[in-house]
Amino acid sequence: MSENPTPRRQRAAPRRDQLVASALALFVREGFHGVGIDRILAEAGVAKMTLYKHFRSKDELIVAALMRRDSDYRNWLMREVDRQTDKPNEALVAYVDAVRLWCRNPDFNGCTFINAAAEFRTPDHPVHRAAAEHKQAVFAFVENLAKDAGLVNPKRIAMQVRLLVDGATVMKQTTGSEEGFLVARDSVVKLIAAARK
Amino acid sequence: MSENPTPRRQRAAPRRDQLVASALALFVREGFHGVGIDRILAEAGVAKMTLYKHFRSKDELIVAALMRRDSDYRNWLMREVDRQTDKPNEALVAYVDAVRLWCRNPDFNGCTFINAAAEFRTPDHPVHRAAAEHKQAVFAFVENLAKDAGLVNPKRIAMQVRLLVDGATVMKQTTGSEEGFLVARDSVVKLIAAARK
DNA sequence: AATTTGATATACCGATCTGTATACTATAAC
DNA sequence: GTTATAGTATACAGATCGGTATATCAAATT
Repeated sequence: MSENPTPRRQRAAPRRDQLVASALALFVREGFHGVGIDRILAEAGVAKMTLYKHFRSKDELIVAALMRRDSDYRNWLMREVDRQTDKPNEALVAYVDAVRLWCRNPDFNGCTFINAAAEFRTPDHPVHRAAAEHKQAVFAFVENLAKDAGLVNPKRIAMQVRLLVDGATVMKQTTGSEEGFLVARDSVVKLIAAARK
Repeated sequence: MSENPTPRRQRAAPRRDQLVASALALFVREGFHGVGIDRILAEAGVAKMTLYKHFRSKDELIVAALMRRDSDYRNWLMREVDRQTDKPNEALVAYVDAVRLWCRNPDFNGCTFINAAAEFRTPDHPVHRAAAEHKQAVFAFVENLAKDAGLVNPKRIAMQVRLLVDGATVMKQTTGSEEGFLVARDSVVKLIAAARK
């Protein structure tokens, strides 16, 4: 009769989720130093003490927000690449197109993790580390795409693609132009053609 | 007998220069929001009122610091590329090596302009605009290198090189690895080989 | 010598920042 | 019904923020 078969340990924490979601949205739009906790609390409709019951500091909330962003982004990316093509040798190009699509989002403000590393520059700062881990995870994803395509030296191809895409992302943010993605895309096409086994 | 032939208008303003220099050094190390004007004043040994006689706001000081950074960086870059090679078809590779060298500086904390655009995200903000103008100027420099090398479609080559280098810079800042620059360098070598007339 | 100029020191303003303390409330478990 | 639990509201602490006001001072101009 019990509606929940797993007896203890609810693990819902809806307030925490609300806090992370509101914080993330604000951080993405206006930066980490640019948003105070009071704004976050107002947006989330949560009391201040609740925040400090779930997180020991604002930095901890930032890290949690970045972890959610990482998860959201990589999940979206995988689905989008899958959606675009099921041919392994087209997946890398689909990846570039997917990122371009992502950056077309109206409230795009540059790669959130590049921004995080820019605002928290010390390499051992938890926020900086979270950004580094995200970059590493995305690289691993792209490397797998290159492996699945059966290309020679997939790690090298993956890095080239990552450099081009991060460069295009930076260009889009600073100058507003999408041209970098088009150039990156063509470069990747040629890269793949040259790396066919 | 007059030691200065141009009579009026001395234009020295040493305090202003000191302020800009100290501000820039601190901004590079700890970010724009991360450094308050009091720290800058203490570092420069200048009174607060002097700052506000030369600049209307902190943002104006930031823009001035970025303009100096732009000038310092581009001058250094031109000299370094010249120093490395006098053969036009090697200059683009020398450019990549030069940026790698620049990023080896012990107090490197990512591209100052990418960081500026990350902290001031609104495209019409003066600081963001200064960052965009710097990127544009660097692109023009690289494009000229490509033209001097007599490559086909120099604009396109220049953009590919710029994407790779910005990507490598981001990688170096986030993960600390210099590998991006090595991959970028090799990619540029192959790019040039394929674009020989 | 008188005056303008550029810079100084110091105090202060209101706002905002992260984080804490305290007391109250609703819900759910035992 | 009693008691934890989770959250709320409010106030406040201590610091720092960007920026201003005022009064003084030294040097250079006239």
